[in-house]
Amino acid sequence: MPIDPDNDAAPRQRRGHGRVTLRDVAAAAGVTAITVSRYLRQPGVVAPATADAIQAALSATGYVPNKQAGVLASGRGSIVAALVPNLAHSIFAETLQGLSRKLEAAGLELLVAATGYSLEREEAQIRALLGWAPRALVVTGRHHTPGALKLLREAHDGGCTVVEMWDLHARRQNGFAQVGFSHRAAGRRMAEHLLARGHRRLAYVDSAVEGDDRARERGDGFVAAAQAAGAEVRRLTAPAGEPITAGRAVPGLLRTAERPPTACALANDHLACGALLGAQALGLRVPDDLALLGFGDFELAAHLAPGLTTLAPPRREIGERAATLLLAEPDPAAVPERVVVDCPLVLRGSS
Amino acid sequence: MPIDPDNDAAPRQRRGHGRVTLRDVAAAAGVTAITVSRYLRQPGVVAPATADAIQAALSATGYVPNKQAGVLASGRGSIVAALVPNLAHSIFAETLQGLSRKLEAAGLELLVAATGYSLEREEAQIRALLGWAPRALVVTGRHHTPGALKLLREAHDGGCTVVEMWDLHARRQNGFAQVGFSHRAAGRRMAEHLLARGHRRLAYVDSAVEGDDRARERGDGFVAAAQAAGAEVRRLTAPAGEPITAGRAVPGLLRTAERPPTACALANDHLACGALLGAQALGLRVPDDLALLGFGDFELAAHLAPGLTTLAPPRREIGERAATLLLAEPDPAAVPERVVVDCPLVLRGSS
DNA sequence: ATGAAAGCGCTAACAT
DNA sequence: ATGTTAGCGCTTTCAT
Repeated sequence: MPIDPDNDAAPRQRRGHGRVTLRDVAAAAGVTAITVSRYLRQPGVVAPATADAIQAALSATGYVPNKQAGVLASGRGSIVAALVPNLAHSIFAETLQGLSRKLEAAGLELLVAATGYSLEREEAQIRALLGWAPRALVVTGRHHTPGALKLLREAHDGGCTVVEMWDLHARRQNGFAQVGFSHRAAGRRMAEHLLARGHRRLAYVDSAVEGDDRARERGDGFVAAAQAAGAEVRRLTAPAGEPITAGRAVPGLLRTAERPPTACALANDHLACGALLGAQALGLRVPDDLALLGFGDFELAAHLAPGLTTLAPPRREIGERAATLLLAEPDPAAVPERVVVDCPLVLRGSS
Repeated sequence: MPIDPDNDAAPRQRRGHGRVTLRDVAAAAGVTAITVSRYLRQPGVVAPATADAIQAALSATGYVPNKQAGVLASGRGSIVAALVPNLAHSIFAETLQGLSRKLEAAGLELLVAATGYSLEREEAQIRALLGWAPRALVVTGRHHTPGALKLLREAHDGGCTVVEMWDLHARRQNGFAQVGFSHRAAGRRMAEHLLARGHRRLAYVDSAVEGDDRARERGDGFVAAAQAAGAEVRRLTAPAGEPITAGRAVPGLLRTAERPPTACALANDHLACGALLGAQALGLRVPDDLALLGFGDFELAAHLAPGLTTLAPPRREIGERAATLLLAEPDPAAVPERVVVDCPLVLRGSS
């Protein structure tokens, strides 16, 4: 414990924040800062004796590297930023969990923000997040404001991998890496399943949440496929509010029609589970009087009686694949990858 | 568009990353960097004409501030780091959503990581996250490794607000701000409810997930209260695996006992919902043959028949309060606050 | 195997 | 109201 010889003069204009720096460690180890810096990154390059001294100094001081300084000096950051509509939705929460796990293994950190399904907020958040010079930026969906698109392009050109997840462009329109599936096709598949079961009067129920482009596109695909098959198809929006409760009200809404649909697909499993419960409360038999089809394969879906037939997007996998993508793509000139994940139909009793 | 006079000499040792800097903006606006810097932080302090010129230069260049540089120079960061066991668990996902929303409003960004209920991983993550010199660090629970505790203390002393959420110390043992409730007391309340209903043979079912200290403490409180009342009480662990499925198996396990319990509390609502379904599959009447009590008030709980009686922790509120706490506490000398949130019993049909 | 000098992009402290 | 200077903590070059 050498006494600090520097504590005499009147305290002038110090700016430091009191934390232990590389120089403190270096002084304690009897070397200069750069040697400690090297040891930290490639322990092999310093002499064994030096390594020991540095190691000792490191634990004696409790040094925590300042990453801002590191990024600023090296230009290589370890932050990945991810934007999802909502952190609480099980779909995105699981995707983030998958992403997070893979990033942690690679020594990267995850900065998150929720857009609330607003493209304007998304743009503002992209702008804010890019300030951290992230190694990669993962966004949800393929629709963005022109301003956001511009920011993403510049980021991409600047070496920041951009990944769009949960959705796909038919033709890599934006020029970013993608991992997801076609929601139009998913909607078509939903309709085709019900048509194959012999239904000719169908309905698609949107959620009251605005801005969910993917759910909307599933509806578009559903309606298109139903019409192409010459079936009757209606589209309605669930009541606002807590989604299972909203779903409960759906069968009642459906019955008011003159020729009520015999099968109904819903924007998500919460709504669909609600609809199942609501139908039963009305004395309707599912699937005989009303077949029901959900989206998401939430845990609940398998445990109702009858079980809910639904589409099962690989929530976790999307996050993991996004991680793999951004981990593997250091070459900005390479053509961004397009990973198509499967979204299988899980057949249960409700259809 | 003045032509760059600096493009002749052989490219020597440039380090920049090509992005637009404050100096580029300043040059375009005919001022120096500091003036632009000032304008960005307090638009009012520059002359109106200058402001216009800067504004024009800003949008012409598409400037995105480099936050690393800003933090390094100012010592004031805008990152908040949060550690939860799992990003996908609805409990924590909602807390993060609440936190995120409030932080966004305050212009702060959220760095997250999942500990997987491992205190060792938590320590490693705290170390990594502290490197970003976060303004605040939000951790889950009050139990930490000695190393983690040391890091948290140092961070706290260095001006980083530390918030422990979801749990409380009886006596601010760690010295950090807290927002949560006593899980022992919650467990006691669960037992007392069942005792008040006349049950004398109780059971508490832990989840198979290891490291959930809070669930364990609820169990401790439950057992203690039951024993204090002179009731019979058993404690068992649910099977591993997907929680609703695991819960389904619980009533069967309970029945193997010589004098089976008449009431059972479970570590979480997923397990409890499973138990409810499992009991019904066995022909048991709920609550007459077996009363069931959950924890969490997951959406599903209200929609089973009978509804699941459960404890409803204010998931979202905990995140919001944590945000309020860390937003309000710039004074490191102040005594950290201790926010006790309510965790009400929601009475439904299962008990 | 180690060090010296310079600089990443920004802002705090002094000017003026 | 604007500019100059120095420096945040680290890593890059370029020596030795």
